[in-house]
Amino acid sequence: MPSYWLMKSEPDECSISDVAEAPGHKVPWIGVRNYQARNFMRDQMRVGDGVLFYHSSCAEPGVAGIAEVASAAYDDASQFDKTSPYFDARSDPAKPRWQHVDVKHLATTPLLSLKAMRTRPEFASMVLLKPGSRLSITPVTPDEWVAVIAALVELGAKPSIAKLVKA
DNA sequence: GCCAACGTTGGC
DNA sequence: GCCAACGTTGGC
Repeated sequence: MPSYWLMKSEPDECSISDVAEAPGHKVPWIGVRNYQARNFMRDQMRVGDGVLFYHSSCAEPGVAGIAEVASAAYDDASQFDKTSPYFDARSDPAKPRWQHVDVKHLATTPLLSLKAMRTRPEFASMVLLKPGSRLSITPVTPDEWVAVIAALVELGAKPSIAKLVKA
């Protein structure tokens, strides 16, 4: 039984289209430097888990597509790359601090904006909408997943997106 | 670019 | 192990 997640990405860095166009429609989710988010990837994510792909820090933040977890967690090479913005001098190569999963594109959808989500009671429980919440990876309940898929279909996404992640 | 919320760091 | 200072996130 898969779990569901919401993962934030700045579209300037990596948009849903970037994932769609990447080799194998897959990207390594590098750069997470928050322990709670890392722990979700390392301890709880399973291949095939559903991912709401969320665009953050942009003109229109919101859910922009559907993806799935495509690998187990493995070491994030960027933590040891001095030229990377994600370099972490405190991470010991013998015991890497940061891991990440791969994320695979399943569908690009019309944007379900943060603004729209705030107006709908079915989304009120989402961690994303909690005041002060800024975690880049948050768990999504099956009910929330179904509600988001329904809202995306209402906006014009193909109804088949409902079947992309096996329940 | 502002700022509130929150996580991390490091001195004690 | 407390907690003040600092850095980051991310919507607005």
